[in-house]
Amino acid sequence: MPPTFDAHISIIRPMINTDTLLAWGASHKKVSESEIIFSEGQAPHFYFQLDSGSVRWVNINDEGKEFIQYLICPGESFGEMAVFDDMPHSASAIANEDSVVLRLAKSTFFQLLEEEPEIHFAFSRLLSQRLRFKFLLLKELAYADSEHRITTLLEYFKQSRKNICEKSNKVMLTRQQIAKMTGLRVETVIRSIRHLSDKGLVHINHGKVYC
Amino acid sequence: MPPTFDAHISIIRPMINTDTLLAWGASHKKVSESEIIFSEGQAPHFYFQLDSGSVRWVNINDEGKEFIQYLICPGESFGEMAVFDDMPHSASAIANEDSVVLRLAKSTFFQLLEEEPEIHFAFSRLLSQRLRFKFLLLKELAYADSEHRITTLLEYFKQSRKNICEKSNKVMLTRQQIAKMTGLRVETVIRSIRHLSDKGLVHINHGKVYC
DNA sequence: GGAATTCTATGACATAGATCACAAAAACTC
DNA sequence: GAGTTTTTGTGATCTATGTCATAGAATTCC
Repeated sequence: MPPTFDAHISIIRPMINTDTLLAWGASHKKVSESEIIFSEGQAPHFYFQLDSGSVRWVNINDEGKEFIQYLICPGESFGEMAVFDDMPHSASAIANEDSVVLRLAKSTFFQLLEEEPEIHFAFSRLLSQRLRFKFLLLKELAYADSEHRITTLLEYFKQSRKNICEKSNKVMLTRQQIAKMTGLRVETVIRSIRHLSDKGLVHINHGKVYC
Repeated sequence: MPPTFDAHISIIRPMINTDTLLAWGASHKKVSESEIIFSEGQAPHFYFQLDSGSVRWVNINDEGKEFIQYLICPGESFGEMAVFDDMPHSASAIANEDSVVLRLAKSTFFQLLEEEPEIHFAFSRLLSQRLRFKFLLLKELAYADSEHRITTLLEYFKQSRKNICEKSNKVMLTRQQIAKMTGLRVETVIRSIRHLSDKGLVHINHGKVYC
C-alpha cells in the first residue's frame, strides 16, 4: 500500500517519550509493508508504540473485507486495549508501509504506569478519546446516510491529529480507505465524495481527499 | 419506561466500593424515571456511579430518535469518559426507572485514582472493555446484516454482565431497546427476532428477549 | 519505458431494510 | 377495571446502497 496516509508530522507528541521507553527496556522492531505486527485473537504480550511509518488496526471478515478501526501514526500507541483488559486482540495491526515499532513487555508496561501516574492518566485520556470517536461513528453508522458518515470520519481526522502533533499536519485519505473505515463500498464513497466536493464540503488534492 | 432491563444483580462488584466513594465525599442523588442526569454537550464536573436502578447512556438525533450507547446497571460507572479527556459529554445519561446515583467531584475522583492505583487500573480495564465492545459492534454495523447485528449485541450482554456481578443475572431486552442499540428499526428487529427464534438462536421469555 | 497493481469512475440492476399505515396485545395508571 | 401508554405484529411500498461488470487513470515496479 502506498503511503497515502501521509503522516508528515511536524512535532510529534508520543504517548510515552521514546527515550523513556528505551530506558525501560523497550526494543525497536522494523516491520516491512503489509507485515502483521499482531493478529486478531492473539493474547497480548507487548505494549506497542509507532516510532515511524504508519500502521492500520483492522478487522478482516470471512470474505476478506477489511474494516479499519484506526490508522495509527507516529507517536501513537496501539494494541494497548488488549493489554489493559487482558483479552485477545480484537483487531490485527498491519504495517501500511515500512515502519519502526517500539515494543515493551506487558509487565514492564504496567510497572511503568505504576511509577509514572501522569503517563497512566495520559492513557486514560487516550482510551477515552478513542471511545468518544467510536461513540460518534457508531451513532452515525446507525442513523446517518453515506455522506454524513464520510464527513464525520473526515472531521474526526482533522481533530484527532491535533492531539498528537503540535502543528496541524495534512492527512490524505484514498476513497478505498474511507470505505474501509465507514463500512461503505468504494463505489458509494466515490459517488458521495463527488457529490460532497461539488457542494464544496470536501477538499480534493491531487485526487485524494484532504483533511 | 418499565424496568424491562431487569438489573436483578445477585452480587454486585461496583467500580469503586460504595463505602470508599462515600468516605471520599461522594453524595447520593435520587433520580426519577426519565430524569436527565447529564446532557450531551455539557462539561463534565462529576464522576458518576449507579447505586440502584438503571440508566441509559444515549444520543438523541435531530428527529428525536435515540441511539443507546450503553445500558448502565448497578455498580457501573458512566460519564467517566468525559472526565478523563476533559471534553463535553458525548451522550446523555437518562434514568430508565427511579434510581440512585453516586456522584463525586471530578478533582476528588482524580485524587482518589492517584492514591489508589489499583482503582485506576480497574478504570483502564473498563475503558478497554467498552472500547472492545465498540470495535465489535462497529465492525458488525459496517458489514453484517440485521440478524448478525442483533446476535452480536445479545452476545455482548451475556458477556458483559459477568464483569460486574458474581452470579450470572438475567437481562431482558425489549425489541425497542435492541432497535435503539443496533440502529435498526423496531419493525426490522421484530421480524429478525422472529426469524432468529424460529431457528432457535434466540430465547424468548414472556415475550421479551432473554440473554 | 512497459507491465503490473491499485485506484477512480460510471452505468444497470438487485435487495435489505426503512417507511408508512394500521391494529392487536400487554403493561401500567388511577 | 376502564383508560392510557407502550410494545408487538404484519402487510404494502420505497429507496439508498450494495453488487456486478467494465474501463480508464494513476502509481509502483523491474
